[in-house]
Amino acid sequence: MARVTIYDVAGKAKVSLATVSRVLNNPNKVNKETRQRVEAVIKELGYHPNAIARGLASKKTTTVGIVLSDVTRAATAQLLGGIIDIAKKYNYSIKLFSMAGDTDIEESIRNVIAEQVDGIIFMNDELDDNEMRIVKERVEEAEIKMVLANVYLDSDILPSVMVDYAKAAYEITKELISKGKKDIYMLATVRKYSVNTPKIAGYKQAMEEAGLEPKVFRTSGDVNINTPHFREFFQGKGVDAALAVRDSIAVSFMNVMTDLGKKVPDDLSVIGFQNTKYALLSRPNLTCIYTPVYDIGAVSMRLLTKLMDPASDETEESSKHILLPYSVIRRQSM
Amino acid sequence: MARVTIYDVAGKAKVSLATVSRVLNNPNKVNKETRQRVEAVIKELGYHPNAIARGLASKKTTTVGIVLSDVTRAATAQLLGGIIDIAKKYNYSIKLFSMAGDTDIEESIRNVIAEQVDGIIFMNDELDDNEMRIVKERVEEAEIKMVLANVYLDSDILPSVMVDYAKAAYEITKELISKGKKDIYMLATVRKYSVNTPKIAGYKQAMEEAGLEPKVFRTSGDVNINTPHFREFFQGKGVDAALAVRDSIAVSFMNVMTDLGKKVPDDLSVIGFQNTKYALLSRPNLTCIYTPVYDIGAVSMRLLTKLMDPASDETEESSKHILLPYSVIRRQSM
DNA sequence: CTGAAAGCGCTTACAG
DNA sequence: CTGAAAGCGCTTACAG
Repeated sequence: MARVTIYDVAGKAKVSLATVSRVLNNPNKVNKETRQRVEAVIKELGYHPNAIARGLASKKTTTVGIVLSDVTRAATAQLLGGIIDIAKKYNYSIKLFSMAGDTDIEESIRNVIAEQVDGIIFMNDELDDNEMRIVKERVEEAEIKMVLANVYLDSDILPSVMVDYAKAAYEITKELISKGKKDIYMLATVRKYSVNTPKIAGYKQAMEEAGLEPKVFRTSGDVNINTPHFREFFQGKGVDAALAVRDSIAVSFMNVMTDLGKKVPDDLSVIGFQNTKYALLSRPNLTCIYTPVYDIGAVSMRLLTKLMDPASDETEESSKHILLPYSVIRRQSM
Repeated sequence: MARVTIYDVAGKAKVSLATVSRVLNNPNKVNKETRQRVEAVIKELGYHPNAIARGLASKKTTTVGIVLSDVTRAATAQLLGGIIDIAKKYNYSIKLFSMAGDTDIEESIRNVIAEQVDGIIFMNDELDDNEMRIVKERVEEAEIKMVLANVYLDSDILPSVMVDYAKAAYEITKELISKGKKDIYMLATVRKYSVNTPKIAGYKQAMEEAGLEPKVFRTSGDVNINTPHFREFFQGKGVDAALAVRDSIAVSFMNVMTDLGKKVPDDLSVIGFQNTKYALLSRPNLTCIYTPVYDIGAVSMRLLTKLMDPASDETEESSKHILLPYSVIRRQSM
């Protein structure tokens, strides 16, 4: 069965296609009776406007592009959840772009631009400053709005929604120190994610202020790899606290140290980031810094709709850099 | 800066736009020198064809729609991972549609059809048979190819990629029984997911064949809810084995029972499904049935590309229902 | 309030 | 091998 087009409904309702288009887009501009007649035909025929044709004619696709690196990270799913819910509310469609493994970033971002999205939520936090600059240039050249969701950048050159990871790490490290902890490790990943940069920075600052030596241990996020790695490195080593960039790394570390005879939290405090299910399923339960990742997604999408709305073009600069609150969820590992 | 169009490159390369279009789509049909000249201009101008215009003109968008219910489920991320990787390989774009909370399924599927996707990967496993029938009808009417990824349907009326969950559950339950277990529970969710239907069926069959009473306990996937729920129900109750529809539920149950004084695996065997990180991070490590969810995504996408390819339209019926192998990963909980 | 017409940026027979 | 022209299904000034 051929798809029903705007011509079909125009013909059947005995109006021009311009009128059909109007009842779809500016219903108040058309006479009530005509409108109802057209609406009836639309329903009868099960007409749904072809989004592609509409996009071409109006130069607006009501589609946003989501750029990510790795879908399987716990934070990615949460971010997507927030984005999807809000996009749905505002009737935006979502196109997914993965930059995983891409070497030519310029080409990658050009590809997403070629898809004619109205806006972009950028949540790939694996690019360096130079690559981010290229992305920014191409996007601005194409006059597409973009917001960074959970991506850390040194300067505020792009609208963004974030958590103050540096402050969170700084504060929790200070607290650890105030409890008398001295051998405090930062457990990070070998792979560079920009969201982890401020976590490490905050930790380092607190350590240095207290005259303690910052010790960053980098490993894999893969449990099968980090387990032996932890065991080998921390075997017999002095360590009385650890802050991990992710819950799952914290739990893995805690398990290994427990196997090695350490008592958590008496001998050793362990803290994670995000507050995922891992924290709840570990024994003892993991104390962690809750970061509202779902909300980062939702707020990013809301910010983006505002930026894309020509009416509210004067969005003040200050509201383009949103910092969401975090909190410490105190459980049993500290 | 205005976007560069096919006219710009045609003008600069001193050819017609038809020729430019050809070097893009059928490069071998154009003279080598002309082609190289055009290609040079394309590069110089940084031209990328407008995907929307192309979609309208060719009636092919090289876009697939992914229909899901809940992004935050562990399986969803894995499925998406597989889909994304293969889609990228075949140069397909991805549009994401969430049916979470939708009441009018017909309207929902019509919306995805209106977006002019060339094919659909359907991974929403929360619909009932009647709703699935509606989806099937609308999609076929629009002549769009669709494959079910990790969605269970009684009949083979739609191409699908699955794991034989019934067989897996049946076999592991038989094994439990052969080890002398009698009070074997199936831990399922209150919410109905079609992938869980065969798991429960396989479990029941094994129990009944052995003359044992099948006992299905339904709870929430939320740890904060299922923890007290497990505690209350299983307190003092006889149970020597449990099979859970998800790893995280298995781990939560194992934790509660351990707190209640049970020894795993001596007093109690616990088994999960999927083999997520939860299984590796639990103590004792969880024995589970590994289901290749990433592969289901990847294979679904590959199947879909075949179905969408008009050249290989004669895909035999048999190859449209793919069952991927599972395996039992034996760790410490059984 | 409504219609005729141009145009969005491409692809694709059809000629040559 | 290449070009002129029609057409994809809409939106949007412009008239009336």
